[in-house]
Amino acid sequence: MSSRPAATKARAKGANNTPDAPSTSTSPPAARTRSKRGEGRQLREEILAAAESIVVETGTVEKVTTRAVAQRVGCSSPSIYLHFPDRASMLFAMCELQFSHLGEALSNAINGIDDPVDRLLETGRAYARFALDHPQQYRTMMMDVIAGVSYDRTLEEMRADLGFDIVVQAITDGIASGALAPTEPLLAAFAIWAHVHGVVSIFIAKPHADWGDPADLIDFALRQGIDGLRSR
Amino acid sequence: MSSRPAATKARAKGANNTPDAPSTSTSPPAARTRSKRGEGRQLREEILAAAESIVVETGTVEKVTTRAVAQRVGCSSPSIYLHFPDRASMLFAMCELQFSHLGEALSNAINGIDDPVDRLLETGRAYARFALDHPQQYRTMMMDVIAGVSYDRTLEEMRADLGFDIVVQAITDGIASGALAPTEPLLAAFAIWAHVHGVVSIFIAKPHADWGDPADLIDFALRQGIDGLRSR
DNA sequence: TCGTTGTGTTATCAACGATAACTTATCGGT
DNA sequence: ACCGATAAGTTATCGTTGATAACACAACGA
Repeated sequence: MSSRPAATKARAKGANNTPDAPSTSTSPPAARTRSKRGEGRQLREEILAAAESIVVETGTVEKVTTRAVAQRVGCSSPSIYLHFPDRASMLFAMCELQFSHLGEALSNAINGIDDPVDRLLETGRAYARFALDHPQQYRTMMMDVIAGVSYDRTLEEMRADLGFDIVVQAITDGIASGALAPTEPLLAAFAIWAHVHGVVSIFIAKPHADWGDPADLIDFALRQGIDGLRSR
Repeated sequence: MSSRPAATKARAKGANNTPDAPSTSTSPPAARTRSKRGEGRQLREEILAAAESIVVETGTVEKVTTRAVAQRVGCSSPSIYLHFPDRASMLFAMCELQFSHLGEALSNAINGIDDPVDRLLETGRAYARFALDHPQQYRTMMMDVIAGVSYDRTLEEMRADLGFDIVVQAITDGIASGALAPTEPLLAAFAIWAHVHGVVSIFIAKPHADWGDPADLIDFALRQGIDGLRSR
């Protein structure tokens, strides 16, 4: 005899058949009141917030299941498909949000800094701070593969979202002022970005390798990178 | 009525109930002859080879399911558990193998190179070549999260496997010869490693961002990094 | 008043990781 | 030549997952 819910019709209105029910009974069902007409987008945002909180708490995107998100939000799991075509799209939407947060953090970081080299340094520090303060979000944005694809972006999108042009401009200014040796600014910007990304992604992906204080490593790497661009 | 296989006993010896059978009928069952006594480890290697080939072909570790591996090897999926406690351990064993391959590639790369700075450059190039020639393996080793954890390694293990000491030695030699400015060699080695890792991991994780020829980027980054360590 | 549409829900599926229980081949000892 | 032990597997089955089809209901406009 199958222990399954009896299938076809043996289910009247109020029966306590909760098919997707929280199996582990952790945390209450978190009831949600249905959105009014025209406010369906509300659920979308709640889903993204729940997804992010689950990645942060569990430390892995694998645990962000449609059921876990639905339970936290207080809706049924198929409701997620009203707003996202599949689980990957949901997570990629979360990544998009994170990219815009990172962009804001970077443009805030250089407010009022005139010296191009200082601007370079501060942008790099702010980038690293974001990554290390939001390691799971950063990992999802930059490293994870979801349903066979990573959250891919074109060069143009990167330049727009990542405040990449801030770095390019700082390098261009540095070359103009004579502090930096002439090079292709976009290339140099990529190299500096890759350097910071490399450091933080190692810290995030290999937490057991004890390299010391991340901030020191970041500063060392940034100074080394900038020195490598200097006029001599 | 459940459409499930009827459960308890309605199954005689030769019935064509193939529970784990290849659902999509892609590729034949790939029969395998049982190992002789004492040669059980053979299957372990076949499993690892199959796992690697699936990552490479599908481009994602998610597709390396126990069933897919078993089908390719020609055994049943529970047989995998004779050699690995779980799926993550299987994939981590694959990572371990890759780390040793990378280590070999690096020590081969510097054969007969005397100049420390050239050694630094060639090690970096060899590292990048390995990563870009085996992007899926590199991704699995360095970026992916499997069952909630990444393939984590201690600093000591890294130094041993990654040929990290090659880099440290090259920097120490460079400082001694006066080519490089005095710094902490381990710190500088980390920074250079992180730089190369940053470049290749961006290329692997964001393939749609067209940055141009990877080799050029790598060379630019390496030269910039090394210049940043030079005496001035 | 009623039907259309937005906002959901319940029931169900095939594929997945994992385990329990069973089978079969090889070996050393007699 | 036989046998019992054990290495090397297999079959059946479970609970969970992503996804879909079919249904439910409330709010708005004609």
